[in-house]
Amino acid sequence: MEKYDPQKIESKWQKEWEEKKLYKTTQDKSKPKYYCLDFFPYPSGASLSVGHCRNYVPTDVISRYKRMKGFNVLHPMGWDAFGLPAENDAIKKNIHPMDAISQNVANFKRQLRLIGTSYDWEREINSTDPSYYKWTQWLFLLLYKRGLAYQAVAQQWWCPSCKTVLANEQVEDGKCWRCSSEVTKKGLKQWFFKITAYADRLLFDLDKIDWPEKIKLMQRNWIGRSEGLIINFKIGSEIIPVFTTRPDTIFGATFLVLAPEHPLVKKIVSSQQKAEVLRYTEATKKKTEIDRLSEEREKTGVFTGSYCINLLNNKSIPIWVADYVLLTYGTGAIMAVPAHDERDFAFAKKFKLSIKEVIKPTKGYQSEFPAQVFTEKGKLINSGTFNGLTSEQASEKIAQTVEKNGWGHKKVQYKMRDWLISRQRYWGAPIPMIHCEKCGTVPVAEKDLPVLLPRLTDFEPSGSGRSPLSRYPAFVETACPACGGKAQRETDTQDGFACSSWYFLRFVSPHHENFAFEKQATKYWMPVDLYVGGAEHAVMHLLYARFYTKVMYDANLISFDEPFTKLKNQGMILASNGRKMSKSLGNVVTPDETVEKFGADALRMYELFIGPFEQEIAWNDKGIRGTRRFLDKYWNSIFDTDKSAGDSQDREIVSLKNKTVKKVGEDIEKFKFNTAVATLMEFLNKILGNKNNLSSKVKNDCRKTLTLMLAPIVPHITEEVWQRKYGDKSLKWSVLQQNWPSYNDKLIQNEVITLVVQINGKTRGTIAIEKNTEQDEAQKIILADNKFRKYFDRRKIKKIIFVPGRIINFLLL
RNA sequence: GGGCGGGUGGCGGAAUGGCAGACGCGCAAGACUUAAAAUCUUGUGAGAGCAAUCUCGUGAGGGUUCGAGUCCCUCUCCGCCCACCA
Repeated sequence: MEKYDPQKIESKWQKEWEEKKLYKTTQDKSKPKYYCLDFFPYPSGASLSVGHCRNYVPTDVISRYKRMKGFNVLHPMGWDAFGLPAENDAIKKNIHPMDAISQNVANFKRQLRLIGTSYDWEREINSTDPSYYKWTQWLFLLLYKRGLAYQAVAQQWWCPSCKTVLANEQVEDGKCWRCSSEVTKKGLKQWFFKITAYADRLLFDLDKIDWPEKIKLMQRNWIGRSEGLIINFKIGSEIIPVFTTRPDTIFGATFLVLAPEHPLVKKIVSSQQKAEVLRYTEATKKKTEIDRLSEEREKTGVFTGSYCINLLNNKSIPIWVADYVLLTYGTGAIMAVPAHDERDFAFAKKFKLSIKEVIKPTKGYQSEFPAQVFTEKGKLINSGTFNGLTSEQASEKIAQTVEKNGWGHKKVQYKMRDWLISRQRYWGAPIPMIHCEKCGTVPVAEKDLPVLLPRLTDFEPSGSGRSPLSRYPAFVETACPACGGKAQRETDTQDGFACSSWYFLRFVSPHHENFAFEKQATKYWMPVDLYVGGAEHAVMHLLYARFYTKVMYDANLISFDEPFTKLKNQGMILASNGRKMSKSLGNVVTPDETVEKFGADALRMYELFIGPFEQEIAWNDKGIRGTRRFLDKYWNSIFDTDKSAGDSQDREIVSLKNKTVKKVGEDIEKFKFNTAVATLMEFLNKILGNKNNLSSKVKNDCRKTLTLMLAPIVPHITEEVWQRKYGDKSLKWSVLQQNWPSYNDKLIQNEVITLVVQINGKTRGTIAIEKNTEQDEAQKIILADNKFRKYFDRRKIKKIIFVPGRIINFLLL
């Protein structure tokens, strides 16, 4: 008998599938559609690891499974090739990003083929193709025309190593998300997208999508919606508006705090305090974010020497400056209520400011004022006419009073800021805007898109705050689209996330020329039914893509406003020592070496079997032997010549077969791939264990069904088996074109079942009885059984708990 | 500090409130072999016993239940996310 030789059959079938275009996808209206998408990768490393395969193998299994279930499946792949990662990689290699990318793409693609993925490569896209970024630019103009793109000068996160500004989402712990350098702030004129205008919809629509709760929560926290009140405090003829979510505590406001960067600081500071305040604000400016964080929230601040009036009680309170108040949230100023806010409490204690209690705990709490801060809601005291009201009632009443008197207004506040989209880097889609001395900032005419990114040899960022493109007059100098006069192009490029915010739409009609996508095709394919990738994009890509989708929906370009119906995050694969796989540590395991040793099918199966899909897990070099052994056993079981045959185990195995079909299908749908594989292993073990006690009809049926169930998981070996053993000459030549096996619920139930016997709650054994045995009958059998008789000697039965088909529990006196 | 997960053999992990440890790795013994690898068979939570069996056992302690890895409370340890957002 021929041995299982993956090296021989795998490449053969990969070629065959490609030649016969098995995975070419068209709009087939006779079938339900299923759009199964991976996060498209950055081709910024030289090679994929087995960690990447944890994403691509399961989606491939789902795609194949859904095809066998009769769905028309769209399963495409493309490259997110603009942006910092690709450019940094190219600079490191000292080659042009375009060349680095085409090398990497070629290798990734080879690796994806090597592991037997079923992508429709005719739909491959690359975000750096002018035919692609033309539409990235078109969408920029769409946002601009809808009032959602604007330029503003502001203090922005600046990465001194990447030499560009960064979005808020791209700063982690005060460090650049790409290179981990400490970020600083820099004042520059930048382009923003007004994502805040969509904050509420981005928040509330989370309720209607099937995403991991963890990711939804992260988005909710990121958006950070809170309802509150803007209240003005008076200082001479000036007013200082503050934002609060606790209007009920306003009578407890014993001082006011401004952020050090607040524009009013200079105006209101008293002459005695001027020097000290200036020293403090200058010191704050020099601090990096890391410095601020490392101080462990020890409060710092200075008195301005000025006072303002709380309009609700006409009391005068001092104004301080402190860096625990952020300029960028609310109004950059707060009313401090030390009795009922932790931070204000700490500040008041440190600087010996007065603390006034205005909220009493309702029953259940003991007030520990003034030793401790009470931040919960309660009943008002020391609050004039509002005394006795609950926090909720008072908040509403006070808000009404404030609005009536024109002292302020209700306000919904978000933590999320607008999306900073400009990058002072070369490798991105140029922002399609033109600056004209006469006409101001003018969009590029749609007919002139794309604004091509020139191929430069010197594209290193200068650090001047201007993009390398600004050094190329041939790019910069142009004519104004409005007046025809001399004008300059915008030289900033778009954040790479702009490209990935709409790519899922390009796949439905990747070669369409007249528009970003064919509307008809989006109606058939969108939204994406299943989207799979790492959890690290929770608040970046996944938020931006939702935002773009809603903008396009509002512009009547598409008919859905959430792009990804169901989202799943795969767990990361770590090196065998539990550390991250990385090139610098030299512990990256590639699919290439693994396929060479064990075959692609064994790799695929192990990727699923290694552990729960969403869980981070360490690669085990030896574990994969198990799946390879399984495939050897499976192969041998198919081509083994039968020796003898009975039929004594037929009924049991048929039941098991039906059970297995049910369980494997359900597990795949629930992303429980590890137990799906375990179930298949168990099934084969059982067939092999009973092979001499099975009729050849049942044996053959089991093997054929097993082959079909294995087909999505290990497509090469099952294809070979199918062709050799079960294939006919029909049009459906491939095992992957067969129907997923069905099961019969009635056959799953065995006639004889195992009943667990417990005495006083302790398991003492099992008995095999007929399925529908009643309690009385079961009791009789057990009492007559030698095994159990001894437990009943000289003891009375007090009570019996009987769960049919499961358990019988005798409670004895 | 806040939020969300999670602690089960030597290891990865299974387990609608109903035989804890499926499946796999590893390990041990045996078969095959001159030998090794591969393969096959058997065993493999701890303790006691020749054995049938018995006792203990899912981070710690308590509770609910005929019955708890699973539900409730208290504690503890680990991981991730957010982190002065008024």
